[in-house]
Amino acid sequence: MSKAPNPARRRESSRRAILAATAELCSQFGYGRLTIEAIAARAGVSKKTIYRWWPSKGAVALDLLDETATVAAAPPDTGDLAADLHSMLTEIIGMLTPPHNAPGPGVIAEALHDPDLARELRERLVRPRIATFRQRLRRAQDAGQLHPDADLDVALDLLYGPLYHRLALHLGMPDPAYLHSLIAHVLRALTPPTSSAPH
Amino acid sequence: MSKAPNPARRRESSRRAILAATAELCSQFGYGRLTIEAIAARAGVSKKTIYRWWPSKGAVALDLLDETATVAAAPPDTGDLAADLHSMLTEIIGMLTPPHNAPGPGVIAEALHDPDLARELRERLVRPRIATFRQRLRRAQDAGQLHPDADLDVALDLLYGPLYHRLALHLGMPDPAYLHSLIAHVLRALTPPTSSAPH
Amino acid sequence: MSKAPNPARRRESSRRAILAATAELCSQFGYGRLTIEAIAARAGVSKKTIYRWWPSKGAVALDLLDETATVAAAPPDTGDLAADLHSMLTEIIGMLTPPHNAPGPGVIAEALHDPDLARELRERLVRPRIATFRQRLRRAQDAGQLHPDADLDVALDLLYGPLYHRLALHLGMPDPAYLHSLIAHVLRALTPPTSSAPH
Amino acid sequence: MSKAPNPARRRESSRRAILAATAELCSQFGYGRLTIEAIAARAGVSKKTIYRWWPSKGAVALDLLDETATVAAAPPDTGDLAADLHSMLTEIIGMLTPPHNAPGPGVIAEALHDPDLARELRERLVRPRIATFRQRLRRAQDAGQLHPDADLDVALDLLYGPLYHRLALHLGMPDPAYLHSLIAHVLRALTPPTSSAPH
DNA sequence: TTGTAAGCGAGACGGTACGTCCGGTCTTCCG
DNA sequence: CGGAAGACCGGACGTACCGTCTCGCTTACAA
Repeated sequence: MSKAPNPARRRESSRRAILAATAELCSQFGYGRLTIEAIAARAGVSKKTIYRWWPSKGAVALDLLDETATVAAAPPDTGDLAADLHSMLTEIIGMLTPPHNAPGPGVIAEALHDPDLARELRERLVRPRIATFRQRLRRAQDAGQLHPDADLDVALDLLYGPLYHRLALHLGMPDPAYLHSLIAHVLRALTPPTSSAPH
Repeated sequence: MSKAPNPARRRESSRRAILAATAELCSQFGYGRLTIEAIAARAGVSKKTIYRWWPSKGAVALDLLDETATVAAAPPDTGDLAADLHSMLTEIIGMLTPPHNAPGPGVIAEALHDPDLARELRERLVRPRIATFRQRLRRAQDAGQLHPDADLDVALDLLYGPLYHRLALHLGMPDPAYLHSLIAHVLRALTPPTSSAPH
Repeated sequence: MSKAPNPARRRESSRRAILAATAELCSQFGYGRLTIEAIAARAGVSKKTIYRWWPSKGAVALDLLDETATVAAAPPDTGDLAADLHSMLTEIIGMLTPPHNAPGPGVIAEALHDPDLARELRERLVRPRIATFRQRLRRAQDAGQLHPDADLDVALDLLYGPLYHRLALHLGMPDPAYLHSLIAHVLRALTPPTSSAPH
Repeated sequence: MSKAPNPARRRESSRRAILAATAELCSQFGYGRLTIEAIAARAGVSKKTIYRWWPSKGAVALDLLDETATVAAAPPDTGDLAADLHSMLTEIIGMLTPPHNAPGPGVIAEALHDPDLARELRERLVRPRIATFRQRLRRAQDAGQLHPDADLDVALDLLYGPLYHRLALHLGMPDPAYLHSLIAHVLRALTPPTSSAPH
């Protein structure tokens, strides 16, 4: 039987060193060349220590991503729905097209093989953002800006989907203009048809 | 200088054996456990022969995918735009959630790291299907079923994007009902607003 | 920079398993068919472990030879110089024409290409035996059995040389009679000329 | 059944190109790095052509050695036995310590594993020289310069042996002075003891 | 004089082993 | 007694040569 390590005894300095080493190696050589061995060496840490607290390098990178990410706290509500969506999408775009060699795409790639990692990714990174998203959309719906029957799950797929699509095919993330067009189209799909008769 | 091998001398039987072995191993153990070494052994082929004709296991899997895929020849045009989109999307969904352990997602994961593979993937698998797609949409546009200013690139992103989105996060491919809803929303975004009562 | 492994942490059981496997494979298939890969497999050891401690298969075989060899401790001194030389040469002959497929000739062949291995061979196997040899000859010289000006280096060449000569050309090691004649000739070359006045 | 190739149809230009390429590669990279593939490439020749006429790279090198070697025709007889032996030994020393990276030692090393090559080596390179050697010694014996019972086989071993001995252990070939001493010792072993005071 | 059968270049092929890299586990010893 | 250090087994990597095997093409002997 494998004894679970006692988190209370975990040495914080090692944890930080490992994440820092991961970040450095990742930005230096890319996620593809990232290695548990290299992380251990760079962090001055035993491989065992890494394996004790993380199941895979993807999990380490996910932790790194989590710490790095802007805390997506409250749903921004400037009153302008399109602008709010724009800013929320832009945060994700930032994670998927980082300065260079960021861990984001690597973690996604690994999650394709690794259901556990995929679950962690959903629970810890994606879910809170989705919640924020849905909250904002619902508020718009309540305000009559969206069709009352509009499917918010579909809205999510329509807005986030293109990012993954373009990521997977190396098509480049949408520039602001394109993103604007994207949002406009989606909003048109969700807008009550009667909105066209103003007077 | 690396000399390029002469394709004329390529032995077709080896090529087929390699693709067959790849298919078997992939469906048996999954793309993740796929190995050049195992392919060579199973195909009764020297590793060198694989490396001579493919740069990576992803490239082999891509070839396999390419051969396996239904030839997406002419744009289906039953007159019912939604139905046509539905059938085109279903083909892709089939490639991304195959019977079991199909190479599709694996190749996409690998393409995230490997720009060359991503390019091949785009050129050989994706492009022809996109062409078909766009052709069908344009015809609908010409027929006045879509808004004349509708951005067809956006339409592509909106329709394909959700598949990649759900794939990346292990959310499961859309079932037919959901897909129907998705298409309905997108079409609403593209439909001329005045289509109902112009005057 | 390659870090040198720490010998204190070396696992003795692996070392012994490797040497044992080498011996078995060598006697079974001959030094020529000996392979690092096969040694590792037979010893139940990772190839890395072999490469960590030995630079080449020749070095492994040399270690084996070293352990196997009779410890050539004190110079035998029965009073009969010819007999002592005979027994010392016989030990070497044993190493060069072992029961079957012994590593001796293989190591020598490899040493012809590999200066490092040749040095090890000289230092660890040959040197102590030469020392013993020279010691015995010097004692004979002191006792007036040899010419006081006799060159002991030449004596070494004359006595050992024929073994390598015959080994290189597959002429078979000298049988005892021939060896006897050889020694007699060499001793005649080293004997004081005045020994011919018996009365 | 493998049909023996017809030597009459052999293309001389290929044969020469192969030997030339072997010589160049050998002197450039050493016998150890010599490769059938490299020879074929450098000679502008198909590998098959090499395998058609030679069983191994050692055999090619042996041919090269044979062509290169000075024809050891008649036994030199200047009247001075020691000087004649000296010159004969010097020829061999030249083959074993060539300018640099000569094939000599490599062929000998390979012959240690390969009985066929060893036989060829003996028959074609060594035998004629031994014959010359023995002829010269016998003439000296007939002239009363050597003991009538002296064993000429032993003499051969004593004179050639040291060269192989020193070659095998990377001790460097004898310099002229040492060689002189060697010969003097051997001759002393072979000289009639009564040569000083016959009556 | 013209087949036609060999030698030939080119080089793809099935193999075997190489030496390296990294994943995960296990052991030793230090603080 | 937790953790650094790192040796260890396992297994895949991509490469280098081996010796065999078609391919077309010349080249010289025989019909």
